[in-house]
Amino acid sequence: MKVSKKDIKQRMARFEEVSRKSGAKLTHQRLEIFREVAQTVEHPDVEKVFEGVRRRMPTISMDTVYRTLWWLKSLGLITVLGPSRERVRFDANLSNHHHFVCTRCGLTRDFFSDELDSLTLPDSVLSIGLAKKTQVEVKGICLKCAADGKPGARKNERR
Amino acid sequence: MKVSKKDIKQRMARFEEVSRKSGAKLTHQRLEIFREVAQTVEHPDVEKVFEGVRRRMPTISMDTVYRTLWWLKSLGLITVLGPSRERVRFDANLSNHHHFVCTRCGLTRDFFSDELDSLTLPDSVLSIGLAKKTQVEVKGICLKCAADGKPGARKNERR
DNA sequence: TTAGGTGCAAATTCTTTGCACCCTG
DNA sequence: CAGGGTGCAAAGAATTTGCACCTAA
Repeated sequence: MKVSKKDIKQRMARFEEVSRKSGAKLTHQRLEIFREVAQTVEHPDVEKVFEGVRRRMPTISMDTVYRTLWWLKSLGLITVLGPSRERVRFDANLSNHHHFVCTRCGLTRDFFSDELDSLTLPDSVLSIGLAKKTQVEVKGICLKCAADGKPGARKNERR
Repeated sequence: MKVSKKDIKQRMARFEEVSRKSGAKLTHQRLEIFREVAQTVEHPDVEKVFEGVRRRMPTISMDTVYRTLWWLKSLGLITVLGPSRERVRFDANLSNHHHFVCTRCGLTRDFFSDELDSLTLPDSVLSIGLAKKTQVEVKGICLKCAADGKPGARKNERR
C-alpha cells in the first residue's frame, strides 16, 4: 500500500504553504525530510527517514533529521505515534481499560467503559492482521493543566 | 485517586503466585519493584519506580529496576504503555485514522472508520480532563508475521 | 547581505551488560 | 550449598547541543 501521487502532491503543497507562513527557510534538507515522511504509510522512525533522505542527499546529518522532524511536528505538518519523547511507563492494571493522556504534562489516567471494550472493527483491519486487543486512547488536556492556564514550555510538555 | 487496599492485595497475591510458578526467586527487590507499580494509578516510568523503591530500599540499583520491570512484563504481571521500546515514529497523514500495531514486528498501519471517528466517551472522562482527540489502537499480529509462524525472538519483537 | 540552517563532533541522557559477590530455595 | 539475582562500573545507544561555515531570501 502506498500513498497516492495526488496525496503526496497535496501534502507537499501544504508543507510549502505552512512552512513559508511560519517564516522559516525552505531548505533542500527540510523539503526532502518532509517528502520522506509524506510519501509513505510506513510511519518511519528517525533512522528510516535518515536512510531514505541520504539516498538522495548523501551529506544529510542525523541531527538535522531530528531537528527537522520536531520542527515539522511543531508546525502540525506531521504527528508522532505513541508517547512521543516520553519514557516507557508501566501499568499493573490488567483489566480492560482505556487511557486518557494529557498532551501538556503527560499525565495518563485509566478510564473504563464496557461499550469501548467491545468495539466493532471495520473489515479493512482483516487485511492488515489478526486483532488481539483494542484500546482507546484519548488525548486532551487534564483538569490541572487546564486550570494552570495557557500552553507553553512546561515540565514534560512535548514539542 | 488511588488503588484500593483490596486491589493491591490481590495484585501482590497474583505476583507471588505467577512468579513462583515461573521458577524464579522471590527477592526483596522484585517484591518492592512490583509493589511500586501495583500501588499506583500513575503509570510510573523507570525513574519513578526507582525513586519510590529507593525510599524503602536505599541500595536498589537502576539496572535491577530495568531488569525486573521487563521480567514482570514477560510474566504478564504488568503491561507497558505505548509502543514499548520502539523508537518514535512519524506520520504525515493528518486525517482521522486509527492504528493497527503488530506486537511481533512493530508494523504499524492506518485504518479508517467513520464509526470509530465518533465514539462516545463515558462521563468519567470529564473528571480527568478535556478530550481533544480519540484514537483507537489495535494490537495484534500482522498477516506476514502470522504466516511466518510462531512467536520467538525476531527483529523488533518486544520482550 | 544576513539571519537562520546545517554538518560535525562532542556532550548528554537513557539503557544494557560483564562480572564478582550475595541470598533464596 | 547451588544457581539465579544483585550492585557496581563500564559500555552502548539514542538524542541533543555548541559552534563555525553555508545558503535562502
